[in-house]
Amino acid sequence: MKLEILTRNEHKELHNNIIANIRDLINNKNLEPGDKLPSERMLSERFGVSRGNVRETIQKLEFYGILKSKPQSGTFVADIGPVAMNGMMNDILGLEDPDFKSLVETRILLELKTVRLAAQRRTNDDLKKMEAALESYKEKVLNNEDAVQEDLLFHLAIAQACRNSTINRMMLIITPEIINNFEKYHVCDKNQGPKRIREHQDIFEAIKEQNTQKAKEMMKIHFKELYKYCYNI
Amino acid sequence: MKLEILTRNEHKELHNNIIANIRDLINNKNLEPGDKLPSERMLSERFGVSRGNVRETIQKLEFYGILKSKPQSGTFVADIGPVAMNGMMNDILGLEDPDFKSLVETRILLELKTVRLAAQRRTNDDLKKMEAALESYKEKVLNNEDAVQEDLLFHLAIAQACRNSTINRMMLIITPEIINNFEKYHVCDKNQGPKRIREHQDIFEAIKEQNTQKAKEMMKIHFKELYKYCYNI
DNA sequence: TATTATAAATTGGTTAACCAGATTGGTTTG
DNA sequence: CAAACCAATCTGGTTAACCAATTTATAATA
Repeated sequence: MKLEILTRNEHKELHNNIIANIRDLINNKNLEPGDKLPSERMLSERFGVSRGNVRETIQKLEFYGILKSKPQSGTFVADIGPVAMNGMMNDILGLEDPDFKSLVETRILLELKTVRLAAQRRTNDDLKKMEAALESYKEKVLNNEDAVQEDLLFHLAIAQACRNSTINRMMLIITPEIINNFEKYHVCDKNQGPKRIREHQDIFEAIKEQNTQKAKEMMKIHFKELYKYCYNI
Repeated sequence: MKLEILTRNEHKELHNNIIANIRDLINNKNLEPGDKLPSERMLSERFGVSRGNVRETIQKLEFYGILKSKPQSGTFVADIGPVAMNGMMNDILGLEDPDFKSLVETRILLELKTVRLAAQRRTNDDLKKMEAALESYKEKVLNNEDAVQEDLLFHLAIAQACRNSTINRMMLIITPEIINNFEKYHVCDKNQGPKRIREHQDIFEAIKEQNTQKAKEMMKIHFKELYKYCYNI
């Protein structure tokens, strides 16, 4: 067999191709939830790809909760039913790469919630962590250094304090992409340093006081320019 | 070397162990954004694990945007800076498995947004897809069959219509887990069929009319019992 | 016949050898 | 001295052979 090195995009295409193949296979064979898929070897042969690629793709579908593989036993269709599975696989195949606008829109949505939940649920330990993150942010800004990372870490500390592991996970997923785009589009203007510190401080105080309304308002103010940047340009 | 088969949990432990090792390595060697990590072979030898495990872990960290690997070149620290990287890695290591409550709380948050955005942005094509999903849901319910999947697919159709790929992706991530827990806890009572159809219909109409306020209100009504279930029990 | 014991085949997981593109250091050449 | 060239080396990606747990088929036994 000819060996070929693929670029990142070709790699994604290959994955999508295998996903579509698995979807069709499940449909044609009328596999129900809990049924076993053909073995990885069979699949790789049938699809004309390497077993490693099949394994990677299965891992991806496991991440989305569509398949489950058991060691020394087989790979199984998850308990979500053929209809949902079909729909989800099609959605996954149609997923576009996230654009900056959708990232910011999502971040604002998530954080207006995390800040309220954090105000309700934060423990003293959470407060300490947030305060530490806030301090290192202030230090960087006052030294006139770039503080994008410390900025985001403060927000992640809030996400942790909201005591919702799912929202927390989603914040983690979008944070690196946010950072990359921030630096790409130069969203953060350094001149606003003291103002940003004030805003962070206000958010922290509101969470400390467990004032959910104020926490949300302060976060809104903090996001004001980001929001403008997202929708005006 | 002794060969050992690991359970799912031991596997996760192994991954977390490797993540922690990579984190420490980056810290000790003071690697900056864009710097190259030691090769996979080196890492596997240094950490005392197989190269395959190292590759899996790197893939995971790539998913979170912390590392980037280039074919025939190496694996590189992403452009998010050491501080953010450290914080994110620690967060990833501390991530708990999502509990039902956090899933429902997140779903409500996301969907109250998707429904408003869908009302604003839906195309005619989106409407057709939503209507199709709605029809197959009605058919199932009227035949007194289980319609959890069709239910969720209608909601995913709304998510698609909201034209925000990031929110859409997050809906996809939580949907299978929601379905599993629904069936696990028997949240859906079949008796409520006609009522649920009415609610879905109302949501669809509001989106069709591009009435964002009504769309949100209808979704809130639809989630009323789910909300109660999430917070009372 | 039903049940248990046993061996063969199948499975996902693991490992190590191999591939071709990328990098690097030294050499030649203008 | 600088730039172009080339071969040795290093890299992530790929492949195929191997491992042990599991499942299935078969045989022995009550």
